[in-house]
Formats: sequence, structure tokens, C-alpha cells
Amino acid sequence: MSQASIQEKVARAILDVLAKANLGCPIPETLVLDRPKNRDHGDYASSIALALAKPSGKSPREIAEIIAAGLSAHKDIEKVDIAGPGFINITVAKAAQGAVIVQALTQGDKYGVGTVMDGVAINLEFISANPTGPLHLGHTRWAAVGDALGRVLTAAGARVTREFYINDRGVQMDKFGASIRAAALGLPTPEDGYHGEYIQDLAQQIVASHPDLTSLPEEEGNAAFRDVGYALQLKQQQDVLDAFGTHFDIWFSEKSLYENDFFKHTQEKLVAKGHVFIHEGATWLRTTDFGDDKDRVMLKSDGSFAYFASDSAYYISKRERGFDICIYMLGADHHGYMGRLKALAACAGDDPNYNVEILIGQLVKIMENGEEVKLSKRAGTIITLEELVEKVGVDAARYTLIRYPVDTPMVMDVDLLRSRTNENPVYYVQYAHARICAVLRNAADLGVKSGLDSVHPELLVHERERELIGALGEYPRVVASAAELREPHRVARYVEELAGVYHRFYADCRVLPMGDETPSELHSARATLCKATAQVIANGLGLLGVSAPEKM
RNA sequence: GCGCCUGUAGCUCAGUCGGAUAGAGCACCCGCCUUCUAAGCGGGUUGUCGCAGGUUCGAUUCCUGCCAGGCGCGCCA
Repeated sequence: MSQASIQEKVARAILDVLAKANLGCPIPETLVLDRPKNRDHGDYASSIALALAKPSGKSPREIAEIIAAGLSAHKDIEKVDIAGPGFINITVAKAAQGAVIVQALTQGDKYGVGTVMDGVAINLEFISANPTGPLHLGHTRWAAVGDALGRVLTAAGARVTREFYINDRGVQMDKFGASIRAAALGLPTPEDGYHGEYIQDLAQQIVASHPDLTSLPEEEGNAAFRDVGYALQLKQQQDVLDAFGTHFDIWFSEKSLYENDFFKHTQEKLVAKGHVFIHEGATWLRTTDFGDDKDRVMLKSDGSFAYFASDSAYYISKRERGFDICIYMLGADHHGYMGRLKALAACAGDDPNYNVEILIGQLVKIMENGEEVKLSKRAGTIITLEELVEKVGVDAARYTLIRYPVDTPMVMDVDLLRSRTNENPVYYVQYAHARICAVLRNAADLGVKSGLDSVHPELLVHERERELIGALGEYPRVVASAAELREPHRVARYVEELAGVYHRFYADCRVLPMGDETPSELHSARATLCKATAQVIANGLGLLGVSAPEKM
């Protein structure tokens, strides 16, 4: 049951008035009302009159008057004011505004679920680390943000498949195998090999479980160590992500793209579209036909597959598996991919502006002991996802990573997060939830009823109550815009705002009876408002993969 | 040289189709628990929204140029 929100009803009413007014100019199809910062400006505001002044040839105030007159009889509207050059400020009737409490309680964890992306099949690919080592800080941002985006898109009605692309073939894998074997045999690490301590650990593990591998000749041994090491390392990544609360629907093997002639199929498909050519013995895709800055090699002149062969086949695979939109979440050091992936889609006959989306996440810096930790695999100063979680916990790590837009570089101060004070906003939000739960436990003890029978919106006239109700009503459109803009951080910011509004309400509005006071309908109404607020905070935190504790 | 991202308070950063006095946390100062979780609330202080133009009734937001910083531009993967 997706009942129109009060905001949508009022917006529709304004559009209806405009449609009947014959302004002599086109009027917008949809209208989104603003939430004024200043409460003297009512619950909702619109500058539509200013926007239509020029095309209609009427003064903004004149148009505002028409709208105000047309809305005056609306049952959900208490009053309409015209301010300044022609802003329309609308105060909503209390009973109508209180409907969000009913909605939040009846819909429960479905409150906020919408339909803006109904039925769109999305392939959401993120992290996609090489299985040659532990996940580190560079992957961590996407582990949190990608997962949250998946939840947000799902809440907006999309059919989301989360996918992790495993680079399980090629020279990196071979170096990985050779490095482990060398470690197992006490030989020096090969040129360009992998150094970290985890290589030693893997070697020990493998020697313990497969002692026979050490006696194999070099080539065979490298391959054997590679395959066993791969399985262990992949499992380790999966376990860490599992503990982090990030789950994938599909772990996609790069190697599988070369089974059953799938690459051949890809190549034929691209040839048929006319963008493949041969030059100096290599097979190229003419991505410059669609704005890429250079053409890309798929098959090298020695007949081996270039990396772009995998990229191409993988994209074709995604589309043939039925996904409308393929979202790639990449690090800033891969932003050069944008051009080629978009062009690849165009070469395949798709719409690069619809079927492919590339989100670039800027790098994460980390501060510890007051200085920046330089990340280097060789120096052994990489920070792994696992270590980060050990230091600050899953909730704080996830929340901090999600709270910023991904296109700005972020600095994580480990000491700050570790100190577990309210400097970390996640505690502020979680505390609000725990606080409400405590109030509701006490309410039950005192015999104060709460729930759908006790909404009483007409009693909730305090300024703080109205702010809180208004904030609850914002949630569905926050979710919708977070999904449409692919910006899950909006949910985090909203939930912080909501927690703040609640804390202020709590300070000014006593929920439970004091002393021998008898429970009244106002107590019940406020307890019910608390219940709805807890639901919305829990829903918001749920979209971020962060827990909503009942006690702290 | 070309391309992507960033430049907002002392610090870390918000700010969705352009809107009314540019916000939050931290830091600093001062208040608030003999009854709901003080991990909270209230008050005070802090700004050439990088610079210069342009579009507009109106620009932190859109366009152009410039300055500064980060990251990338292989028949590597």
C-alpha cells in the first residue's frame, strides 16, 4: 500500500490549480516542495510562482495569489502564506500531517520502500579485488557504500544483483602462486612477486594440509600452490565481507568468461556491429567511434587475451543475463575506464548513457597517531578491512565510510573512531534509537498505551512534535533520491538529522507521566510518536547495514 | 599535453530541478540530571562559499577561463 504522502498531495493540488488557471504557458509535470529551513515559513514551500512568472507574463505574486486561493479550501491545508517576491508557504493541517505516524507503524520496516525504480534490473558490481591478498582500505569504501547502495536501490523497487568479479586468471595469479611456493620452500620471493606476511601464512597452511605439493617440479608446483592459495584467499575475503555485513549474490569468475567459447561469442557479436578491426596482428575494438581516447586491444598479436577481452566479455555477459543497468563502482585510479566501458557498451549497440553507470570513488586516507599512514604493500603498511573492523567495529567503520559522498576524498581518523565517543555520529544516531527503546519499555511498565489506537495527531501541537512528525514524513523521498542519485550517504545524513530532531523533542516534551500522574492520551500520543520514530531510525540504519541497538 | 575528481568556519565535512538570514560535528566559553538513557539539550564565538567573468528577478549551486591539490592516460593486469 503506497499511499500518497502529504507532500505529494499538496504538490498535486498546486499543479491542479495551475492547470485550471490558464496561465498561457506550460506548467511542470511534477513538483517537489521544499522543506523551509525557517519554521516561520510553514511546513512546505514552493517557488513555483517565481519560476512561472516569466513564461506566463504575470507577476510572481499574482500567480502566488491564484495558487493560494485555489488551495484555501483543501482539507489537508491549514493555511497558505505568500512571502517575499512570491514564495508560497504552506502549513499543513495537524491531522493530515499525523498520517505519517500511521504509515510508519502500519508499514513497519517497509516504510520508505518506494517505486521510483520499480522493476529495473540492476547489476551492481563492486570491490572486485584480486584474490591474491586480503581486502585493504581501498576496497573498504566500496564494501560499505556498495552494499548500502544495493539496499537503497532495492528499497526503491529495483531488482538488484550484487556481483563480485574475481580476477582469477592471468599473470597476477601466476605470480601469486610462485610467491607462495617460494615462501613454502624457503626460497627468495620472485621478481615482482607478492611480499606480505599473509603469503607466509598461506604457505604454512598449504604445506600443513598438502605436504606433497612441495615436492612438485617448479611449473607444476607454482600452479598447484596458486590454485590452493586462491581457494584459501578467496574464502578469507568472503569471510571478512560476511563479518562486515556485505553479501554478494554472485561471485563471478573471470576465468569462466573463456569457457564454452563465450569470448568467441562476444567477439562475433562485436564484429557484427562493425567496430572490430585487425592492426599489426592484434584484434582491436574501435572504441574511439564512441568517444574513447584510444582504441583498445582485445587479442594481442601473439594471440593471447588482453585484459580488455575480459572486460568486453563480462559486459556482454551482464547484458545477456538480463540486466538493464550495469553499475561499476571503481576506484579513482581506474577512472580511465569510464571512456572505454561506455564506448564498449555503444560498440555493442547499447545506450551508454543508460545501460552503463560508472561510479568513481575517491581514495580514502587514513590517519593514525596524528599522521597519515602511507599505504604500501611492500612496506607492509596496508591496512586491511579486517584490521579496520578490529580497531573500530563494524558499525562505526561502515557508518563513517558511507556518510560521505564518494566523489570526495575522505580521511578516516582511526584514533577518533577508536575512542568511541560521540564524536562519531553513528553513536548519536544509535543512541537516539536506544533512548526511544528505553522510553517504550518504561511506557509499558507504566501502562501507557502506544500504537495505532493512540496516534492522536490533534494533540501533538508542540513545535518539537511538529518538527519530528515533519522529519518522519521526509524519509520516503530521502530514500528515493538516494537511489536515483546513487548516493546512499543521503540516508546517513537524514538519519542524523532525524536523531537530532528527536533528541530536541525528548528534551522539551516529557513523554511519560511523572510521579503519581495518571497516563493521559497525550502521553500515549507521544509514546506512539516515539515508536514511529524508532521505526524510521531503524529502517534508515538498516539501509546502511548498521545496527539499531535497543540498549547502549 | 589530455581526462576525471576536489577547493565552503581554526579542523573534518553537509548543502537533489538555481531561491528567502550558507549549515552540522569537533575545538573554545557558559548553563541544564532529587523522575523517561547527560553517548543528551540550550546559549555564545567563527565565513571574500579558491579567483575572475557570464546567464538570471535571484548563483555556493549552471556556463567559460584561470589558480591550487589528488588521481589517471600500456599489444600491464
